[in-house]
Amino acid sequence: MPNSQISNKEMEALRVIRSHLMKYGKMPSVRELMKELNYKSPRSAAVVIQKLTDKNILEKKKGGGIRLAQYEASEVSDNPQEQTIKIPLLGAVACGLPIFAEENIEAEIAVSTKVAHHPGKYYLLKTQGDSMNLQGINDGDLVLVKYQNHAENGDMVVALIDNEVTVKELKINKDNVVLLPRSSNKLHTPIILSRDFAIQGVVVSVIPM
Amino acid sequence: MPNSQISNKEMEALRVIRSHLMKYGKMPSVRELMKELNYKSPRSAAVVIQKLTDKNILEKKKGGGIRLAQYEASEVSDNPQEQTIKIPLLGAVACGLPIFAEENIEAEIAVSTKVAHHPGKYYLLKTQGDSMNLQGINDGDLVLVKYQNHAENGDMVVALIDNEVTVKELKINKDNVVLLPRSSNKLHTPIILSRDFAIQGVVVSVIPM
DNA sequence: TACTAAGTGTATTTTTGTGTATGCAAAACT
DNA sequence: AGTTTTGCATACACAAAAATACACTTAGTA
Repeated sequence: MPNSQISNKEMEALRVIRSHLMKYGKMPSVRELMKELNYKSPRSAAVVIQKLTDKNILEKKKGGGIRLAQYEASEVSDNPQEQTIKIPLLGAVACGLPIFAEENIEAEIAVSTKVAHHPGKYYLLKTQGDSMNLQGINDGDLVLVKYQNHAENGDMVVALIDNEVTVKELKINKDNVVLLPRSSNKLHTPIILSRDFAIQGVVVSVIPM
Repeated sequence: MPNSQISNKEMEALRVIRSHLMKYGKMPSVRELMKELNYKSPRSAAVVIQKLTDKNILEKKKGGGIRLAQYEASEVSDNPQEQTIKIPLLGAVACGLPIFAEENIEAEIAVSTKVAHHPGKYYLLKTQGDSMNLQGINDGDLVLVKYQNHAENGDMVVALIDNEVTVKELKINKDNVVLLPRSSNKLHTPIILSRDFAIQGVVVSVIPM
């Protein structure tokens, strides 16, 4: 149980894995990791993964569906004064499920408490598409979302529409609510909703990828 | 500690090692160092490395996996596919000019993206004086600076004061901000500034010359 | 069924650090 | 002078680690 030191190669692998996680929202396969580390045999990547699991930095997925390893956010803190908390990175947010259900959590990522303040539930989402590129959110970026069911006029909110997660700007009118895209792509149109609908959170911060 | 003198050869080796580190983001192997120093036997390079480790300038890799010599903490990286990125070396940073104005750029130096990661503008500065020698920055050293206008307590920042560029440690108080020298030379005194003043960047890495 | 993609086992090759012996020139002795 | 010592650089070799090639098993899918 003495968590031995991690070598350079393992560090590098960890970074690649994390980068892959953020890009695609899931663990790389052994062969994907092989390519991203410029290895020529899958065994090489498997060995690194094995060592990392031996050191309890990665852990194997439970039997059910996939048999991938899952990243555990044990991050080395850069500044001693900087404190971090672990924020879950949610994959595809399933419709009916409670949003923090374990099946949704792809990874846990350390975020500074200066960004994610203590009282409040937060999660990270990987965005898709260009519907908010005028607000600095581009395809693949991560957004840090504070989980709450209410929001105010002008907030960037996460909403669940037709089983899909969308990030839009909230505009509250007298009789209805509109979700506005902020995009240079004119194909995106506002979405008009009834007065009460499920807001899944408010975007607090954008992490460009 | 009997930190004895470093010879010319060792200095040259150190320079090559640092250059390699900047270019590729990792320590050269013994045989790589051999080639870069025009040696014809790996043993020659190994001896130099050995001497440098004896003098606590390099340090060996901790047990377990590899037995490479490792240079001081090299920093984070994200994308493995990108190798180097050109960082401008700024001469005298003129006051009014935009900091990246072409007139300022003396040269462009390739730096590994593992040191200067992608999101973010960087520049290199040649330092003068001894006002930060307790932090390992000596006269003539290069500092790699990330360009940003905000900084946190304790950061080593680049600031423009009275038309001069200074590198100091930032201390944020309630009503003011102090730039602290970290020098054995008592002639350097703190500089007290108003709450908001122009920060030109934060020192990310020091390249001794 | 056949096919594909996944993780993993085994054997082999390449890389890497380092030990030992040798040569060689300059310096330091007798 | 001649001799020895010292400091490097070289060549070669070796063990361990890392990476590779190849093949096999398993699970999911059409």
